[in-house]
Amino acid sequence: MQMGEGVEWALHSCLNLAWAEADGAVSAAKLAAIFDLPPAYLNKQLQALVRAGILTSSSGPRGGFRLARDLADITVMDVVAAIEGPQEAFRCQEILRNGPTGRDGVDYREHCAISKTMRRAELAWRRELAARTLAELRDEVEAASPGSPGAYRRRFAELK
Amino acid sequence: MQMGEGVEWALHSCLNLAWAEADGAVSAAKLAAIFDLPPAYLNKQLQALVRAGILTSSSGPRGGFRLARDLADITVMDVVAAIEGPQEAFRCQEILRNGPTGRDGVDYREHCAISKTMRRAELAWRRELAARTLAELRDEVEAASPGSPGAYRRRFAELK
DNA sequence: GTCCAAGTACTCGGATATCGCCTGTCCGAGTCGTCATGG
DNA sequence: CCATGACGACTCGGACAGGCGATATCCGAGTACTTGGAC
Repeated sequence: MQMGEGVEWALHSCLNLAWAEADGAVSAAKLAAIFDLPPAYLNKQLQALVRAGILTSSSGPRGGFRLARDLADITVMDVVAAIEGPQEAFRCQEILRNGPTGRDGVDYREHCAISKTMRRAELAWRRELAARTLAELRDEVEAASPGSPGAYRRRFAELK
Repeated sequence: MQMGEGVEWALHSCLNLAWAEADGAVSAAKLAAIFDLPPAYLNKQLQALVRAGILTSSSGPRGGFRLARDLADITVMDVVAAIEGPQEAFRCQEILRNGPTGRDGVDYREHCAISKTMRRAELAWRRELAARTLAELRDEVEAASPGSPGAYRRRFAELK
């Protein structure tokens, strides 16, 4: 069970977009160059964020990606769901239905003790991620390393 | 990010083994027949449980699998780790190292705010699963449907 | 009747294919800036 | 000097390959039971 690496890229890119906000849209190529990522593939991930309403995109020169809303209104869970999809990690196949106690018309996702346990754990995971906004992440980074925003903006300017 | 279906099979099989405990070892073929699962593939998953010390196995006629310890000493997390492996779902690639603020000698798994957030969430997930023993699951099932143990044992006898 | 030994059926365990998803790349449609040209 | 139109460069977006892990299967090694025969 492994999470796609696009999640990490997307989260970092969102913070970068916030720091570069005043300078207008940022292309996928520049965002990729910052961390030495494959540009076309990062583009693909950012497209998912656009579909999820987290970013907006514009084509042509001076085009690129831009935050669709304030960082305070974006949770880590939003980004994870945008990249990984909304489905749960544990998918109950309801194999109990085939067992000796199986009955039709019973929703084993709700009644199977195993399924309930897995769902509860996953809910705890989702709750942690949903409780954390990107604004909090940004503030945490800036508190630990106040020079970060400037450093990233300078690097973006170099890539101009 | 999807969990292998072997996890569900393994958990149900452990409960079945507990109910059939007095009747001796149970072969992978019988355990698979209960839920209409591919026998050879279920066997592969059970092998992982053996390697993890959750089950013991014996070959030959009257052979099969058996619980290595009491259900109260097996957590759901144990089974998940045995099937899925011990590595975390989120793997920090430390892409910050390539950025303008990157430094050698820094462990970004510990210092990156994003990595810390993901790890915290995953820890909450693991904690939920580790807090739940298979004995609790068994008791929950038996409370909701007291006929289950007998039904499974009868089915196992039929498959003799 | 009892003991023994060979044969047989059954089981796990690992080696071997197949499939789908994650990863990665490429090209086309659209857009904006630029520059030459004419008034 | 200014307006205008065509050109060109740049960007996203989706269509198109490659690789790796999950899924599924098969066969060999080992074991315990069975069965036949000898004593």
